[in-house]
Amino acid sequence: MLLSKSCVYGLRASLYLASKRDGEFYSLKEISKELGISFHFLTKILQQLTADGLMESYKGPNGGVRLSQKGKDATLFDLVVAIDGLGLFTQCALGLPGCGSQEPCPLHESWMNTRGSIEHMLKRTSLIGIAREGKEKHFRLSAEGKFSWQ
Amino acid sequence: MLLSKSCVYGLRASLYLASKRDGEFYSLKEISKELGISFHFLTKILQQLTADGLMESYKGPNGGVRLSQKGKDATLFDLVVAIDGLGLFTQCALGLPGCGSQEPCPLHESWMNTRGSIEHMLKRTSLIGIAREGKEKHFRLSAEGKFSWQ
DNA sequence: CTAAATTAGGACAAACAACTCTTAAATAGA
DNA sequence: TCTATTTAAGAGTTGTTTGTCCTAATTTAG
Ligand code: FES
Ligand code: FES
Repeated sequence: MLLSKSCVYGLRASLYLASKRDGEFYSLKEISKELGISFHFLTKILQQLTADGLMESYKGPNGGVRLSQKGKDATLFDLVVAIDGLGLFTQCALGLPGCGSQEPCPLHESWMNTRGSIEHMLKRTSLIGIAREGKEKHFRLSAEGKFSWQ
Repeated sequence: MLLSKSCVYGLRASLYLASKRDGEFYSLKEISKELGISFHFLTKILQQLTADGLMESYKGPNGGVRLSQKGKDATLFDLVVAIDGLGLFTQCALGLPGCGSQEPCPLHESWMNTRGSIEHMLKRTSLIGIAREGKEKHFRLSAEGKFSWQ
């Protein structure tokens, strides 16, 4: 798969938060239940996003997580990089060390284009924007239609 | 990474064969040494390609593998599918089951485009063509410049 | 016929990704 | 203050990918 499972779960949880009331905290228990993601696993992933400054968390009853300002301004690219790192956008398609035009592999030119189109797609898509569109058009965010944008 | 290691090794070995004398068998020992790939691991991968009809093998002294006619006609897409399967070209970007326009996820439209550009790039690139170009322009096929297109 | 070279194929081991469980720390409310 | 609720953090488990090893089967050459 293009993105790791951690990354996909992080994206889905971020879309969830972006579609909810701004500034409010939502508990991981609720998010994991609605999206059908393992609670403990999701915890780890959102801890990463919190550490990265894309989310804020609050402990205790009525606690939870919410998007920070940085998170609200983020594109999908920012989220993907926060979890999967830059590998997808820097590595050689043939796995050779140091992808670059100094000593390209046979796929370099084609891959640079394709890689660029992936990167561009993620960079032009804002989290907030895609969440709004998803809410409007009732796109799905979980298997089995568990989640319904409220 | 976009492609699995198995897939990348298979591609590199295929490029190797495509750049060599047509119809001749080259031993896995030689290929693995020149490309810096584990001999036994490469064996497994090329067995897959042989089973898939993209290569032909011959046992015994002076034995080895070579591209079949199907292999010589193949595009990178054919090779990728033979090893990694169709997953990359059929699965939902958010990992939801049954990617399709009936019940799209928020990324569906964007991902269909991007996925299409990956697919198109692989389909328009023929193995033989890219091998010829690589040989002409002395592109690299291994780390550390072990391999030099002879 | 025999020995060496080679692919085929299975069992195994190591590394990594994905997932689970337990305990600690913070917070709210009774 | 005490208890329940929640995130934080780390250890542990499972499963998949990657890589290794050993034994067969096939073929060539002497
Ligand atoms: S060197 Fe291989 S893709 Fe750039
Ligand atoms: S349904 Fe998610 S990409 Fe098609």
